[in-house]
Amino acid sequence: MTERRYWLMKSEPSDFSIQDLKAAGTACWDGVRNYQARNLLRDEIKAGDGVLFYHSNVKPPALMGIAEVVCDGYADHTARDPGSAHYDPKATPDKPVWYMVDVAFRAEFAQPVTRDALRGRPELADMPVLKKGNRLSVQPVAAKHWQAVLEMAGVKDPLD
DNA sequence: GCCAACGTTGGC
DNA sequence: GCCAACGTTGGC
Repeated sequence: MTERRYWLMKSEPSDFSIQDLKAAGTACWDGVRNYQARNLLRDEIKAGDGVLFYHSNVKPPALMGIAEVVCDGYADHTARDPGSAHYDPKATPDKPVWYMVDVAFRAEFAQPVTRDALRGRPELADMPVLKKGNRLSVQPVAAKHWQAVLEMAGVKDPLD
């Protein structure tokens, strides 16, 4: 068995929030239209991996909880839906171009772990999300960072 | 709402 | 293949 890996996924809560995921139980992480993030979804992110759910474009931006990836990457069908905001005519049945995974709700932090709080921890200084100008909506999280964030949130790892 | 950062597009 | 113009992200 390969080792579990960890990821951070951003969402604007007005679009899809941790509460939405909690209510849904499981959801498609669709609509990612960036090639670097696409490559992660298609090639790297696997069922069983852990996800830190991040709310972006709100005050304060913060980690809100934990999800688990429940399937490997597959074609993002919204790319082939002309009615979708994420429609992309480049996508065909043979060449989907864009990929997504399904994620399942695992925990909501009692208190969000804000970006500022993350910044206050020297051991988290090299988390990509804290770097200026970082726009990647799906990013890797080191195991030690995962553990540190869960400690800050005061939760036991729901994936253990 | 502003704007810095950065990805994408398209003319050449 | 270069790079200017343009669009988007996302913190502030």
